[in-house]
Amino acid sequence: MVTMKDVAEHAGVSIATVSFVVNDTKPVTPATRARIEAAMVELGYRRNAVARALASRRTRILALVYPVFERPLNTSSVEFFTSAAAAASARGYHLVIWPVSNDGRELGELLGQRLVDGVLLMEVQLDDSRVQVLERSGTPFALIGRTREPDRYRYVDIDFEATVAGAVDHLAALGHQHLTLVLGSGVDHGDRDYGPFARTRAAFDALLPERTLTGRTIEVNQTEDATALADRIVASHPAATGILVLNDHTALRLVAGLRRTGRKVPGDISVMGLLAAAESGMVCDPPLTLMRAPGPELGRLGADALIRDLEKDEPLPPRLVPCAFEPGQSTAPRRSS
Amino acid sequence: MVTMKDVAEHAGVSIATVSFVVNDTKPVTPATRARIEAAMVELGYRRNAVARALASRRTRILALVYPVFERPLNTSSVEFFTSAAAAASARGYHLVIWPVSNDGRELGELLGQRLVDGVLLMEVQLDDSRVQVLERSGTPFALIGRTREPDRYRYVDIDFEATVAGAVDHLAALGHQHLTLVLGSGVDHGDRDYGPFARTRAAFDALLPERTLTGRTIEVNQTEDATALADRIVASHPAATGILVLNDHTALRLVAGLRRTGRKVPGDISVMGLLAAAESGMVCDPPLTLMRAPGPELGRLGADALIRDLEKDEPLPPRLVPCAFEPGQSTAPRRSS
DNA sequence: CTGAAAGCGCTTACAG
DNA sequence: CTGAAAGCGCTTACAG
Repeated sequence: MVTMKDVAEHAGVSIATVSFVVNDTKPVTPATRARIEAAMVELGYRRNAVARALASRRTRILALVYPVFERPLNTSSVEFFTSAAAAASARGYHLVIWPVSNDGRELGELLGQRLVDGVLLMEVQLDDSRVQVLERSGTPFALIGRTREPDRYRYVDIDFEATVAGAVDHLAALGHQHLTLVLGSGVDHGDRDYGPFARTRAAFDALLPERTLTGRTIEVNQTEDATALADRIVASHPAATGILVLNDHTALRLVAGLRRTGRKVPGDISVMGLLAAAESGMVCDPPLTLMRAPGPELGRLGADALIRDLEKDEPLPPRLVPCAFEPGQSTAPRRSS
Repeated sequence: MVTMKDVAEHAGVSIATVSFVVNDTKPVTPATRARIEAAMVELGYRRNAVARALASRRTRILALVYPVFERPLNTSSVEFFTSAAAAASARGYHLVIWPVSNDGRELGELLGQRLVDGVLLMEVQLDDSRVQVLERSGTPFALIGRTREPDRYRYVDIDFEATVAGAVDHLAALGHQHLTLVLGSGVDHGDRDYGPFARTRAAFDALLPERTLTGRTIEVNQTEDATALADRIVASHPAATGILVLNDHTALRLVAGLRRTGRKVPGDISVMGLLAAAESGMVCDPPLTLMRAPGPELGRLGADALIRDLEKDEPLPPRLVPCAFEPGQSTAPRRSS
């Protein structure tokens, strides 16, 4: 392995000077700089990031902490990651997905090793033990989502009020007065405390009276087959002609199940996806009308928020990003009966 | 930050001895061990992984290199990752997803920093520039997939011959004699060199004459809408009553498109997914019959192969894992016409 | 502008 | 079984 020492000897300078040109951290005369650069090229020098990290006390590694063992990474999260990684890379950081389970212990161990400079925490619960662990560790972090007390931390999140309003108003404009909100849990044990569920439900419950609509919420899980799922959802609120569905997988299964049980979408019932990926809409028949999750924008904002913290820049105010309306063919005017 | 030095002083021993008990690397009398452990607990000592990495020349970080900027991470890859990460974790390694673009340059830069001890390379092309980069770098690696010359490297891959045979024989047993293979490209520029495409196509072309069946292959991309997609695929081989589809997204879109264009699945045409996620089958209407990608098993085997290399263990022979048949309702006997 | 030197927090021969 | 010391490859005051 070629080290700075080798380069320094080859160029006839001290390793400090080599460091100054590698990092562009102090002025160096053009002549010495040229000698050093030539030596680096000739020897094929690559700066050792581990040594750099130890000396500078910064690894420049950021961890996207996602509970992959408990909850599968979905399309929107992958979009989020890609966008956040690009933003981090542009500012000289590595952003990697670090698989950590949800209970906080494993995260504590990771942070104790001081291998990562900062954390982007995903799939935040209202009361999330991982947040306490992060706080105690002193590692800078930003939340993608919010806890019960949002303003204690840096975060970016989806604007659930605006998203629910967008969906509800779309259906209301089509004449639907009775709505069902379906929360499709990706985990077995239920998700009452999961931020997106709690906030979507709250926004839904607050908005319906304002719009003089009726609504019910039902939580389902991933194990049921499409037919049973559709029957159960319809039975939970038989008057509903409009259904909002929180996760993509559940939305697609519901549409399939409605058809198989003889209900026409959108003829009998209109269905919309919430926080969905455009990609999911395209595989649905009919193409799903949806509120598209703002993965790319959240990714950029999340990475920015974290990096500003790391670099002691002025924090930006927390941002809430609404989902965008994406037209499909799964919603239509209520049938006059 | 509490260091080994602090622990050593607190326990009245040298830092070497602390290191011996932390790593369990040399015998230490129970009495001193107890003193040291007590000191660690009392001071809240956590071993600094960066310093450890520099001194031992091993970071214990393994990178799952996936070209996230070019190709979206799909469900099977996520399953692969989760399983590989668990296997790595059990052996004391961190396995993280490192976003690196496909062209090799970025990978070279990453490896030069010596931040990762080993690489699991995904989405391998037949001629993959990233493999040359890995080889030159001296970083241990294993391929998930194979290049044109498989046996020069450690790899694990899907058994495409067995997988194609499983699908073809299922359809042949139902009486289908004319088959179409659809390769659904996730990227714009086509994927001729992408391992799974090339090997599936080759297996398909080799098998059909043996079974005295006819077949055609068609490559499509992700931009077309479902109806146009279905029309084009049917037109490419009008006699076909059985269709095999390589990627999940394309399979779902095709089934939707067939229905919308008036063809019944499986009444008129049987459709099967190849290398698919069980999850995708469940959101399809009718539920998709498929050959399930062995993400979890490949993940375990891939992590093992890499770690054996890192630890200078005897290499295991390369493994090919077949997809498992997963019954659905998208295939049925050929209609006698 | 450049260099000598301390130090980042560990591991690992080596000696006893 | 334990310790003193060198060394991993850098960064960063400090001095000149």
